[in-house]
Amino acid sequence: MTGRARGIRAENRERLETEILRLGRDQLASVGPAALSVRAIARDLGMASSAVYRYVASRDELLTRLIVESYDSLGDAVAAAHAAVPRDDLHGRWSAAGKALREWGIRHPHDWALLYGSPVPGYAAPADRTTDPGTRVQMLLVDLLRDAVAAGAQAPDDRRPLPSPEVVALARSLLTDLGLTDAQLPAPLFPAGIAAWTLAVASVSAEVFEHFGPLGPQAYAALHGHALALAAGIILR
Amino acid sequence: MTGRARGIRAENRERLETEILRLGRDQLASVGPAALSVRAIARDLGMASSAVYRYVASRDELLTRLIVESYDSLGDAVAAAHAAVPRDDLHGRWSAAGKALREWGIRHPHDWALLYGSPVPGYAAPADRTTDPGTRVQMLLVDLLRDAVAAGAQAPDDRRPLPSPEVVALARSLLTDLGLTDAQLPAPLFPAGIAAWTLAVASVSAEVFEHFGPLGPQAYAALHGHALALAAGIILR
DNA sequence: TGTACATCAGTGAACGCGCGTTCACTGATGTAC
DNA sequence: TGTACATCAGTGAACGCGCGTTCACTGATGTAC
Repeated sequence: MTGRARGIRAENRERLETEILRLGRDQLASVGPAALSVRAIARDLGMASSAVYRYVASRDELLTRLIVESYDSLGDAVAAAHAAVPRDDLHGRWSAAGKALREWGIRHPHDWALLYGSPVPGYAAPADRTTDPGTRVQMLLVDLLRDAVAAGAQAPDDRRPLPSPEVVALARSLLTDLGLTDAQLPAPLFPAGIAAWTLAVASVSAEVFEHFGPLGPQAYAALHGHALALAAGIILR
Repeated sequence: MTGRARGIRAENRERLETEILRLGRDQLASVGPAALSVRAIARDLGMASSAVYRYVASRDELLTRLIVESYDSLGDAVAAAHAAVPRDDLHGRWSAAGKALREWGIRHPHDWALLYGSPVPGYAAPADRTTDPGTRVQMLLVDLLRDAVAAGAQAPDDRRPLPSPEVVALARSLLTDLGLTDAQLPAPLFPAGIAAWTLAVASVSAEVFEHFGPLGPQAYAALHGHALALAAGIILR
């Protein structure tokens, strides 16, 4: 009964690693990322504080793991909602993704603050570990824009403000970094996509951070829905 | 020479109070609001930590004062920029206010985080002290919308998504709280104003919190300008 | 103008906490022969 | 299958720090007569 493929050590290790992340997440909620404490986690585990260092290199590394795990969780939630909508229903895809974004934020307010709130003083996320998970949702939006273009979406016309030449140049360089051609996603449309995304995120932050006071979830949901619709008006058609 | 209207005590007190706030603000920048420390301020002043309690009731009260002072500073900056534009130049007023918002945020990134970033765990701002200073800039926007309506701004039409009935009902109750009639500011227009404001703030936060990575200030400025233009398209005309 | 008293500013010690990280060590698990 | 050795997990003490807040006290400033 000890002759398993994974020894008892490997199993303990895995269990403790998830347990440490869970307790770390509890702390984000109770005291915030700046006060995340290795010692408190050890106390909760009933272990000596030094023992936690067998599983986590440092406090900062623990924070990085929590960030990556949060991005993954958010990315999974939004991708699932987005994938459930037929590919040719562009408005439906946008609003499903936006709603999933909001729901995740409300369900995990402290993780939302970790990802989209103030930076943690004295901590810099290592780009090589956080960039990819942190841009998954934006990549979904890029796909959506591409499909909108393929379906005949208009470039901005007189009804919508045209981006200035500098903004277009900036957009073109960002798109080149993503390996996208002007035919796949015209540069003048991209800044509108950025603004739409910014508004979608901000609308969730406004609720999670209670920027408009204690309005109640239905009110915030309604405002968020309207913001999404306005954003859709900017990027689709 | 001691017979001044304000005694030496009153003068010392005033000097120390501003000095304490200044040092507190330095700490927001170096360690963040969660780690704001009365003892560290005392150290910087060369005083015993207990002495600071002659000037500040508690750590939380210090935080409240910093928040109020920040809102005042931001409000002054935006109001000044807004007032410098002729009253009938609605687009000019909006973009001047938006630019002032951004400039203040960039000049005071940590104060921006205090106002529009994650809430400080364990601290709740007392509404009776922060609500008024905290809504000054929004009130400017309300004025702008009223003037736009007076100048014949259209209610949303088929080009812009109409808010749902629930959103309109919510807007109407918020407007009633502000003492505004439907003639002064039609309820269906108000949610668009909220979205415009949300986008303007978020566009600054994206830069201050580096949500799109290290793009450089010109790039962020350009994106912010485009976001403002898109927002103007939502609320004006 | 001078004196007596009240107020206020600042001290320093104390209470009871917290933290990240290192290090020599013990005892359990895993592995090679 | 059994033994010898290597690896790993967890301990507990230590280093050198930090914090908010209270309290009895001294000495300076202000005020009323």
